[in-house]
Amino acid sequence: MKRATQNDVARLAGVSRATVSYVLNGRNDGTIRVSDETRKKIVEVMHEIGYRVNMNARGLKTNKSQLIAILVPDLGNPFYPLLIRGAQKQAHSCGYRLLISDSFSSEEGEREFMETALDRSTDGLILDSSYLERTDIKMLLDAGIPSVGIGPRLADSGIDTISIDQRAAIRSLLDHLEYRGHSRIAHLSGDRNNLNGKIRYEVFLQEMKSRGLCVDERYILEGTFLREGIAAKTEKWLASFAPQERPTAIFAANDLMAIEAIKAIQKIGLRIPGDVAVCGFDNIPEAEYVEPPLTSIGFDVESMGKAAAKLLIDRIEGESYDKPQAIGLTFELFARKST
Amino acid sequence: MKRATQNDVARLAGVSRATVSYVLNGRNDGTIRVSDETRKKIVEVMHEIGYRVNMNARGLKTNKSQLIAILVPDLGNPFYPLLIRGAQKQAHSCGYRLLISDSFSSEEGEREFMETALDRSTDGLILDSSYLERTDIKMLLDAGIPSVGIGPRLADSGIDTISIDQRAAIRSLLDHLEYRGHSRIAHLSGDRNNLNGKIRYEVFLQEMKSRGLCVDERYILEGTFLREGIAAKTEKWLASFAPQERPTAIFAANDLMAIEAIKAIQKIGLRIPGDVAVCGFDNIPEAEYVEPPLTSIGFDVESMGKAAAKLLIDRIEGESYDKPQAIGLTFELFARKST
DNA sequence: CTGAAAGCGCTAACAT
DNA sequence: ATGTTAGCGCTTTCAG
Repeated sequence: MKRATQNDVARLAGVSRATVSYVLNGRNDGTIRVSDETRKKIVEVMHEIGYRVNMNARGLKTNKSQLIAILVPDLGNPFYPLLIRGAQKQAHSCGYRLLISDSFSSEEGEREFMETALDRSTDGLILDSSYLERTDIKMLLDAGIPSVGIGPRLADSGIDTISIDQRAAIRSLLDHLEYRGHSRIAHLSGDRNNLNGKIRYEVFLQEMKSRGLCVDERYILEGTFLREGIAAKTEKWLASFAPQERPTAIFAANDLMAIEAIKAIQKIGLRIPGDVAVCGFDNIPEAEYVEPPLTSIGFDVESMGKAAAKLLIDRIEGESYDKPQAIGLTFELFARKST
Repeated sequence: MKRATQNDVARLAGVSRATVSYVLNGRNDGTIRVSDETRKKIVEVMHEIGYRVNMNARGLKTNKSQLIAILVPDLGNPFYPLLIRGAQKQAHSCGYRLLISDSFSSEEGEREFMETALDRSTDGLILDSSYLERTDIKMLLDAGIPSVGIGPRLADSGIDTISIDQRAAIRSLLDHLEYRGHSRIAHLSGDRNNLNGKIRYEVFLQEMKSRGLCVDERYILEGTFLREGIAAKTEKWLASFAPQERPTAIFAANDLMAIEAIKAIQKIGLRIPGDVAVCGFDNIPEAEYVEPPLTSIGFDVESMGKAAAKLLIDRIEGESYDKPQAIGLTFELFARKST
């Protein structure tokens, strides 16, 4: 059985197709233009025959899709599902749906995403990208597709961004460690080709220096933000230190790696936080459950997703294009047993 | 600047629109019908002017969308992002995109999802639903939208389902315990109003009986699948046994509860696995981190997502509609120190 | 091997 | 307050 169309509704209600469309969308001039009686009749028929609008047809006509596409680098990182959740709450309440893409941190994945976004007449994009350039953003803007960037990478390229103040966050983490008496603090970095990895690494160095704490080159262990291989790498790395020169604290660039580090430390028989304290970044749910619970920097990821979607929808539906904003989110230090 | 259309391509290449469409889609009768020279010229022009197909227009014409919608109950549960990842890998490689919806385990969320799926001419659905009924499924099937259910709930309602073979899994867990010399085996059940809770409970009873092992009523402790309150409950329960009648092993219906049980057992001074062995179900990441590491049943969630998408796409693109399958996924027993 | 043309369901300008 | 109608970009039948 074929789906009911506006034509069917019109015929059964004894009106024209235009009138049906008007009760669905109103009119651009704000007037109502449909009598209560007619409207009632039409709505009735719609329910009766189970009419549903065909978004393809509407999209073809209006060149809109009520679709927001989201690009994330790694769905396996609990951060992103939460971001998506928040975005979904906002989007759904405004009549938008979410097209989600995990790029697996690959440039190919990001390019594919861009093509999809264009093919599907996506109304707007939420991007956590590592590879897209200003020119890509410009192309989007030219095509009339507004975007919101997650993180600072694409600030000043013409779109809104929403990030957390990483310097302030890392500063508070180091305050916490220093207060606990640590001075030999190591950094398990993220992928330093990635902007966040780079920022966290560089801010760590700067902040250590400004505290007059030594940052031996050996105190830097380079990771990738991913779980894989971190435990083994950390184990080997720790074994390379004599006890008295071993770092007494490790600041991992994210919780995933911090948790792997914890495993490694325990495996070689050291105590946390007695021998080595560990802290992470992101405050993923798992941070609370590991043994010992992990100290981390967190912020309300769902709110971030919501805010991103809100910002985006305002752009999509807004008349004028105001100056792009770079919004900073406040963070929170979750001090737990691992330090 | 407006987007290029097939018309533009045709004009610039000096051919008709039909020919452009043919090089894009071939012809239904399988013939080629476009000379190599013409084809080359057309492809060239497409690149030159950056032509991209308009999915709305194509969808309107074909009543397809190359869109797969996925319904999950809780993106905060690490299981689902992995499932989605797997599904995405498969879907993208076949030219489909993913429309994702978190229902927050609410009926309203599931209903909203169904409407979206219809409005958007979704080609197929992957459903992890708690509320949808056979009538809903029937409606989808009537509308020509194939679906794949995650878990056994919608088996025999006309769609394919993909689940893990819980009976085989529990059997292997019991084999493992019996082999270790256990005969007084207790069950910390999940919520038995929940389908999984019920299945695990009933299969446990049946399998114990078929082994000739006694299942004293006192060996069943009812939980809810959630962490909350399990530790205290377990502690109290264990204290009610004289040492010689105490179960020597506990099979918890999920890892979350197993981990709480471990805490309780250790708290009252019993040894794991010496005095009481513990095993769980799900193999969540945390299972690896607790002390002692938890024996559990796990399976490859990404593969499950991949398999679901593959099954679905086969249905979407398949000619005939074969009998629905209920696929069981193979599991893996992760034997760790807790047993 | 290629072209002409109908029409998918909808919106919105214009006419009544 | 309601109706008429063009046309969005595409696929596909039919006719060269």
